[in-house]
Amino acid sequence: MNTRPTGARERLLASAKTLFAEQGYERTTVRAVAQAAAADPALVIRYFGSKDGLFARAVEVDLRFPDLATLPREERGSRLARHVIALWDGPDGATLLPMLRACATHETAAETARGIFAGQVLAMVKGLGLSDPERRAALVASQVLGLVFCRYILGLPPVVAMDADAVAAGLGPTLQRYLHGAIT
Amino acid sequence: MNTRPTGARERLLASAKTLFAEQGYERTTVRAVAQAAAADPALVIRYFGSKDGLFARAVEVDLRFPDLATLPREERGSRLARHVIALWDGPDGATLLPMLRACATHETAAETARGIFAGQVLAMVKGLGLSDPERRAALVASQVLGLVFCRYILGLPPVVAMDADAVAAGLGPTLQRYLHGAIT
DNA sequence: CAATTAGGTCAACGGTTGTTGACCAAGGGT
DNA sequence: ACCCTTGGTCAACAACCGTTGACCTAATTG
Repeated sequence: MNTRPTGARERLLASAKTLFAEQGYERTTVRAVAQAAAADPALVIRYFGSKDGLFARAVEVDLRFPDLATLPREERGSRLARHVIALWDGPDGATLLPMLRACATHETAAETARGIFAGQVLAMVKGLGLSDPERRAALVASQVLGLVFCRYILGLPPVVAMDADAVAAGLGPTLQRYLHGAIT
Repeated sequence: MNTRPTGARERLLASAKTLFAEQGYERTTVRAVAQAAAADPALVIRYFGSKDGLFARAVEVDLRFPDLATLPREERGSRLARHVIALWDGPDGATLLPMLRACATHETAAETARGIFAGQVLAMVKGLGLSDPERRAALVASQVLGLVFCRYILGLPPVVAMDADAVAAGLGPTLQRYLHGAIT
């Protein structure tokens, strides 16, 4: 008979991802998340323990790198570039954005990002069996995150205007050299 | 006879730069800035109008690009790379950091950054008289900001570990291609 | 049928925030 | 001597924050 008030937990998580992505950690209030989810602020604490707990749940993420080792060596750079924008332009981008935003001001988020770098980016590079994997992974991360930062956070018009082909043409050779070229 | 209480304005601005750089915009409170400057919180509003006004004053910035046109063409990429880390490792970095941090969560800061891109980065690239200046400037910005983000905000260990020579060796050829190579 | 529990509501708490306005001290110009 | 500007202090405001605990309701379980 009632307006079956259920599923608030999932709605809270969805609202949290959206708001954290749009406003970052500090400006996103527990009350705003609750209101967007048509739920009570107290439920956030009930289900996630604290605002930090909510955030931690909202930014669990998987970069889903393709297995570059199975590709022809010379295609890996542009393949990686295309994967990056496909990932960020797709639905996963909504959960990647809040983390990147939060990294700028929230040390625990930055630590999470360092963990992702060590666990996924570095692991991918090491999987290719290259020399200097740390250095190469660092360069790859710097170019990839720079593109993402300029495109999705800063919103630099010429970066936003680039389509997948343009990104592959621009970043492909760079990533190719970071993976397989001379870097010292 | 008194402890001559003067010069609070300059001390407030200096403290603001430091705190904004360390904690970002939202977590830096007016009271904390005042306390660090051994001044009264009310003076912030008196002198700068509001917290936003204080921030705006704290992030006025000049990228101080060298005149690449006077250099041999093939040296420009690595020269630019060296300039970037010299700038950010130097004292100017303390005023650049808060802006970059704030860009992630503060739209007005992002807009300021877009203005700097259009006014300084794009202008520098256009000064070289190249084709596709917007695209080239966009690529340069993505690589430079990515390095800065990974090194000073994320603190990725392999990126932090790089010295000026390593950065020049890694990013130099990339920036060289973004400036003078084929990018389509 | 009784009792427990999960899911959700409500009002309030203590603390912190940005901002305001009234007040005070010194010192130079007329 | 008077005034008035400059530079600074102080206490307080209203609003908003994250968090808490008491309470209600409906469904499930024994």
